[in-house]
Amino acid sequence: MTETSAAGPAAQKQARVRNRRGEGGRLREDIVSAAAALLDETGDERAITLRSVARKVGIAAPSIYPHFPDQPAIMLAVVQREFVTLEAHLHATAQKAGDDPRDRLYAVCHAYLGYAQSHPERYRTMFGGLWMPTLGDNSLTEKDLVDLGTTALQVLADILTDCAAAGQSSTTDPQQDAVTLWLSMHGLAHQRAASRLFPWPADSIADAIITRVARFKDA
Amino acid sequence: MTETSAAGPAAQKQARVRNRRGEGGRLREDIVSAAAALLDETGDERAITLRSVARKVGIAAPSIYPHFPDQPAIMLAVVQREFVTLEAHLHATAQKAGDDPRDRLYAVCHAYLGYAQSHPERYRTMFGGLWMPTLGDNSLTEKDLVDLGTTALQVLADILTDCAAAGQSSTTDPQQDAVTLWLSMHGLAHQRAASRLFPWPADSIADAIITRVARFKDA
DNA sequence: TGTACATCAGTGAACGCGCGTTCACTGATGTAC
DNA sequence: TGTACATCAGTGAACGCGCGTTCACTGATGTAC
Repeated sequence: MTETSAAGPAAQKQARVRNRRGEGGRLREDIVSAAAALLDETGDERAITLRSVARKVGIAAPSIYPHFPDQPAIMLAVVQREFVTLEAHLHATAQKAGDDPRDRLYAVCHAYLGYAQSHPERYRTMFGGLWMPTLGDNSLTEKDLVDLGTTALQVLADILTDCAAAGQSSTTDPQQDAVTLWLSMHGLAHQRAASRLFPWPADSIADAIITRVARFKDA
Repeated sequence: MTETSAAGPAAQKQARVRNRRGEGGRLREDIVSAAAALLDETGDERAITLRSVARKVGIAAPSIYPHFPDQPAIMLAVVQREFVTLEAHLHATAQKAGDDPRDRLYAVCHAYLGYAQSHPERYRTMFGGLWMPTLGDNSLTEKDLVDLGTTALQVLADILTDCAAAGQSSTTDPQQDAVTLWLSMHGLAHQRAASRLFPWPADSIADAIITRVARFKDA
C-alpha cells in the first residue's frame, strides 16, 4: 500500500507531455490519480470537479470527455480502484499472517482499520455514499455499486470459517457473523475517519470488539 | 419523534408572510427547518446552498445574513437541532422502557437505530463529517463540534452502569464499553443510511451485537 | 386621539466566480503508397 | 526512400447557469409626543 503508483507525475504543475499516438488511454489513469490526490489534499469530495481534476492533471477541461462521461463516473473509478487496493492489502496481510486463523482474523481487521486511518478521506468517500447521486441522473448503474466491497467482506467470511473449523470461534453462521464483524469495524473506522475530536478510548477497543463479535471462545 | 414542528409551514411555496415587528427571529427557525427539509428531499448536503434554502423558505437570499454568517453555520444549526431531537427521543425511550436496565439498553439501542433508519439523510449528515469544512474557513468553532453527541453517549453509559450494578453485564468500565457499543451501533446505522444495496442479514443482527458488546452474561 | 418618525423585516438588482458542456480547431505522428 | 494523408490527442474560446455576497432600497409598524 505505497503511494508510488497512485500519485505519480499527475501531481505536477504543467509540464505534462502529450501521450504518444495509440497511448491516449493513459490519460484515464492520470485523471483517476489526480482525483484521488485531490481527495487526499482537500478532504472534500465537493472539491473534485471536472475542471479541478483537469487542472490537477494539467490538461484542458474538455479533454476529460473522451475518458469519462461525467463527474460521478470519475468518482466511481476512484472508488473502484481504491477498493481493489484495499482488498489486495487485506489479502496480502492474510497471507503474511501465517496459519493460525485467529491470528489472521486479527491481522486482517487491523489492516482494515489501518487503511481507514491512513486514508481517512478516501475511506469516508468510499463508504460515505455522497458521491453516488440518484441513479439515473448519471452514468452509474446499480451493479457498479453492489459489487463494491464484496471481496473484502468475503475475506473476513473465509477466515471466520477457518476459525470455526479450527474450533476457535463458536460461530454457526460465518457469513452472517462476518457481516456483523465488518459492520462493527466499519463503525470504528468511519468515526475515526470522520472526527478527530471524538473522545477516543484505548487502542485496545478494536480487539475488544473483534474478540466478542467473532465469538472467540475466551471472549 | 413526529415531524410536526420540524417541517412546518416553511415547506410552502411562496405564501410566506413577513414576521411581525420584534419577531424577526422566527425566520431563523424557518431557515433551519427548510434546510432540514431540503436534506430529506434531496439526500445530498450539496443541495443545501444559501440560495436554495432561501427559495425553500420563500425569502430573498440576502435575508439569510442577519441570522447566519455563512452556509456552514446553517448546517451546524441543523445538526445541533437534530442531535437535540435524537437525544430527547433516546431519553423518552429509556423512560418508557421500565425498570430493567437490560431492557432499557435494548430499547435505547433500537431507538437509536430506528432514528437512523427513518432519517437516513440526516443521520449521514450528522456523522458524515462533510458539512464541517476546515475550521477557520468559516464561523464554526471546535467546541461546537466536540459537544455534539456527548449526551447521547452518556445515556448509553448510564444504562450500562445500571446493567453492571444489577449484575446483568460483566463490564468493568461502562464508560469505555458505552463508546464501544456506540461505535458498533454506528457502523450498523451508518451503513444502513448510506447504502440500501448492502447484503443485509437478519434484523436480529442488532441484538447480536448489543448482547456481545455490552458483555451480557448469557452472551 | 392624531401624527411624525425611527426601526424592523425584509427586497431586488447587480457583481464576479467557477462550474459543466459545446464547438470548431490544431499540430504531431504513424501509415499507405 | 520519400511524401501525402488520415487519425490521434488533445486545445481554446465561448455559452449559460447557479452560486455567495454587496449595496442601496422599501414599506409596514410600533412608539414618542
